[in-house]
Amino acid sequence: MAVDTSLSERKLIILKAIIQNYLETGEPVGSRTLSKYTELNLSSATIRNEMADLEDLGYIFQPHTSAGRIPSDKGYRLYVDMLMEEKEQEITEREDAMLQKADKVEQVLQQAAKVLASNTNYATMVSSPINNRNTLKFIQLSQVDEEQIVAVIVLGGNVIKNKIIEVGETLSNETLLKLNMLLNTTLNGMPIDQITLGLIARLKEQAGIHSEVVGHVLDAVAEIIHVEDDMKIYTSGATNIFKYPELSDKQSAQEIISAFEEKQQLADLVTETLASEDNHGIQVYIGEEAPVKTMKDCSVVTATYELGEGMKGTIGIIGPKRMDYEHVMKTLKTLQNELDAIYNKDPKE
Amino acid sequence: MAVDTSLSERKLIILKAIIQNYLETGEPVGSRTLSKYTELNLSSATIRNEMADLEDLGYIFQPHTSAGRIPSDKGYRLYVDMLMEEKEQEITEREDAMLQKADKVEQVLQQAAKVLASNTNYATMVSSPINNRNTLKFIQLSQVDEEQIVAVIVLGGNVIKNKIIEVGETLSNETLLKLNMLLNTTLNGMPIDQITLGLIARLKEQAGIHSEVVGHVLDAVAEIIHVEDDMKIYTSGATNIFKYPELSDKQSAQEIISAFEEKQQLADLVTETLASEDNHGIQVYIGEEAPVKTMKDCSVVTATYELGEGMKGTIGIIGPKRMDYEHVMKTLKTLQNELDAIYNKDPKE
DNA sequence: TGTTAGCACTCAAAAGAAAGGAGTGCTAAT
DNA sequence: ATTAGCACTCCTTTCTTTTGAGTGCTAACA
Repeated sequence: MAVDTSLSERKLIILKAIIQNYLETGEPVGSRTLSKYTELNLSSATIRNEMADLEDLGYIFQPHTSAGRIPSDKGYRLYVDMLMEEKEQEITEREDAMLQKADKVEQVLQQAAKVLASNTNYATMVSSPINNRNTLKFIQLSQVDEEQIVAVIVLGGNVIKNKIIEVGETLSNETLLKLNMLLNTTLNGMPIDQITLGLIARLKEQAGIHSEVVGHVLDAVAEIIHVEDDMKIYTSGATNIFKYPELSDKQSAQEIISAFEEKQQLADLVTETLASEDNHGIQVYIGEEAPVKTMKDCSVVTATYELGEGMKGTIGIIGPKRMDYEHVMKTLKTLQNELDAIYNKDPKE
Repeated sequence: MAVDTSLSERKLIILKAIIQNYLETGEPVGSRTLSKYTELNLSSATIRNEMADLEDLGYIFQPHTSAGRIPSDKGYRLYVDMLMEEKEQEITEREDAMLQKADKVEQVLQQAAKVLASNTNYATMVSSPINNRNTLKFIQLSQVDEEQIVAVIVLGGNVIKNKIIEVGETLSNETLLKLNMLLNTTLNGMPIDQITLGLIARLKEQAGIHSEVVGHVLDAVAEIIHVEDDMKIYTSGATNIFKYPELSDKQSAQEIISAFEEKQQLADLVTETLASEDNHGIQVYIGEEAPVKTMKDCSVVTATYELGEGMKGTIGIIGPKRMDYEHVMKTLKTLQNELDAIYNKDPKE
């Protein structure tokens, strides 16, 4: 920060020009090119001097002697920060809607990933929202056949879960009714994190001889709450990375695409993003900044959306460091808004 | 077929030797190599003559003059057919178990894909079983809140589906009870494909003023039955294709990996496989034979497994034409057996 | 003091040239 | 029918040369 402000106006302009040019072409940019590109009419020699300074300060570097300059991570970081400040006050005017209506959440999310990928030409991911501090809305046990009952659990946000429970005995209808009553009167509307061991013990006690069944049900609830479990991640356009030579040698391509197939690393990324929220929920990780080592040669831009009732998810794009940050951030923001809106207005299902 | 038998014993041996050698090395194989490799002691010159014949017959070809020979699709086909015949009577002895127990079907399938990939070093896929001619086991409607009820539908094989239904009115408990009774007495144990329009009309009539709700429920059932919808495909090891230079130029790699990400093409492949069952349910597509154009430079080997009650799914591997067919078929068969067994013995969930 | 023209120098990438070698097809001898 | 021998092909590898974009530095200039 302190260092940033110490850059002269002219150096800033030159740095910005270098970066923008490099974003477009992907080639190291030299002094002659710049002397035409910038509005300030300077000879290439002058620019060379400034560039040498910028290199000393660590904002740019040469891939080899006698090549033009390329932005370093530090350079990108400064650029992105400037970008963010500029956009701060700018009101994003309503874009055309990107998403079509669809009645299942997962369809919407998968579609979101696709739209994002086709709009940006980068690899994208969308995580399903996780039920943070959710409430239990409704429980229902039903006998399926002699030895099985199914427990249906509806969470706030109308997320439905089920679990088949094996019981040794056949339960009578009235027993079931009683159990349902017991569970619902106690648990309905209860935030999940308030279901304590004490409460469970009390319920079991009240269930009498059927305490075992109640135990199973609560186990099922516990299982469902376990967040990691069902964070689904939808991806699209992983193969877009082939469009960027700096990422598409076998080694890198394999690593990145693996990450997209296995999804575990993406999940980590999402977790990280959700943990450290920031700037309108838009975060930019450049190179090593990303919480996952696989992405060390990429930039990752993420945003958080909210499907009401504290259910948060992440959308993100992964691309080369020389990505079109401006466009990406704009697209991401638009999509974020649309996702935020979709649940509030649309009485889905 | 007629042509195949016209190959002399010696030509067959040579062809086999060529293919096996090529499978190992990936390099075109020349006459000198062969004259050592084969048990029949022939000079390279003799072998050259035979090879020229084999080339005329279309079983092998040269990538360029003055290179060794490579098997053509036709050559591979003959080889695989021979392999199949040999294996016909061979009893596969019990292998070590590959799969660990897991309580959700989808975990098992995902794991199956992984195991397959790590055992073969090819890209793999596993499709979830589709509920062919399934039966409806149980239906339950429950009131969730004022305007929503949830319909839980259990299918044979304990597949559970739910759907939230918006109702304008609040239904009384006894109404719900009556509807549940009505639906279950009529529909329980009924094969899904026997739910006809006539039946639906009759049910609606019996439901009286609540015919609308019944309609919604049956819509939900219809939606669930729609097969394509929920054929999930689990993949693993897509990046294994980078191990085979003939598939890992940008163009091919991008296409193949895209197919693995989008999954639509894999779904087509599965559909095709399930339609035309064969040889112990093991099928080999070489190059152009595959029903999907993307795989024209690959070989695809698939097998069908059955999770009881006619629920069939497909496991398959995709790799270069010069894949180790023998090992792949063996591994596939083992896994197929394990999947077949898992449901029959294991009272899962 | 900041700017610029000029020039020697560097080095990656492209193009060319030469050598090597695996493999073939054909002919003639066994 | 088999094989040794030889001329020929053409891919692959290696080395060299050329090219050209770009730099840093110095000296002149405003």
